[in-house]
Amino acid sequence: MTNSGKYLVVIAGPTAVGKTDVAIKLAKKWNTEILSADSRQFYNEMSIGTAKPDQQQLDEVKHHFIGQLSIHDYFNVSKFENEALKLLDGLFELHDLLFMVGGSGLYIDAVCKGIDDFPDPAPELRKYLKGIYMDEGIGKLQEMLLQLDPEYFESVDINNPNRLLRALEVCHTTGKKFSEQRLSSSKTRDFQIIKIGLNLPRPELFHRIELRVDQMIELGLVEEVKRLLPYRHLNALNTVGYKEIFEFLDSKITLEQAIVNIKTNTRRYAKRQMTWFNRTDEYSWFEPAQLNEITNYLTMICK
RNA sequence: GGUGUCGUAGCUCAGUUGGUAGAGCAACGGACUGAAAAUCCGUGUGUCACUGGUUCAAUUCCAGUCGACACCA
Repeated sequence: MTNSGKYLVVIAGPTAVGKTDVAIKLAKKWNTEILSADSRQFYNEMSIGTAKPDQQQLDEVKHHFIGQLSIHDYFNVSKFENEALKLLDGLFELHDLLFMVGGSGLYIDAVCKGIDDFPDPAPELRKYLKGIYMDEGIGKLQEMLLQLDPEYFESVDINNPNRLLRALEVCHTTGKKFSEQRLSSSKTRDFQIIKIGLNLPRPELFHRIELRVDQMIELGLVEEVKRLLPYRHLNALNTVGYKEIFEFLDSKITLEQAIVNIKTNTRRYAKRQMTWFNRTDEYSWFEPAQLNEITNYLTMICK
């Protein structure tokens, strides 16, 4: 079976730019479905703070990977790659064109280009390494990595605990050097990929971010976060919009300050997203209002 | 109205015994292969309120003006 005449249209862009609306309009036009590539909208318990499509929008177009996980589930890019590919394979039997919409650059790339295959780390190992980091600091991790994988030690961002922990985890799990297994080779897919980027002039984007954060508060973000307070240690909740409200609930800051912090951190997140998307020239960029231009562009390419 | 204190980066402030200035936060730029809305790295962006004076040299000393605050009337 081949999907050579099939198209996956990626719609990426910074948070709050308006991806959801554009994707729904396009998906209706093509009478097709949407895959979300948003590492936080996966979680069922997180809705307001992740600006998930609302029920009405979900009724308009069939969405996948929205709220299908619990914050208690363990999930990662690799699982996303596998599940998304499996899903795409099935959906391409029904549709010639599918949309994948989201702001998580790494997750989008995993579906489009694949990532190297590593065994899942044992949870105890991850806990053990984290413990070493907590007790003995980053210097110890650096020391360990230098021993196990000097090549990666040379190239890695040496002050980044997540990178060091990950490399050590792979070395221990596989008994081989991380650098030897990290091929960064690009897999090819049997479907065509079209990448569309949505962006706005920065002042406009920032304005939209402010409005959206205020709206989240009105919709009851504080209540949503309050319910999740017992699970604050979970990775899914280490997220803009949630961690700031946790601080407010701790009485460390006022609600006003928490709101200001969410806005600031969301702006910075948007900036990091753009840095990611800008490293390739594979995206064709549009403003969200250019629906006709996008439609024409897609029609032209998909002939 | 009088007296005093203050006016330095977008914000909060430090500092220069006279040689045009630096922290935190914000901002800006970047990295990124199983935590990615995560994590990490880099960059100081300035009429030192304004106008004069003294001086080789003033953001610093002096005078005046404006503004803020406090106290006294």
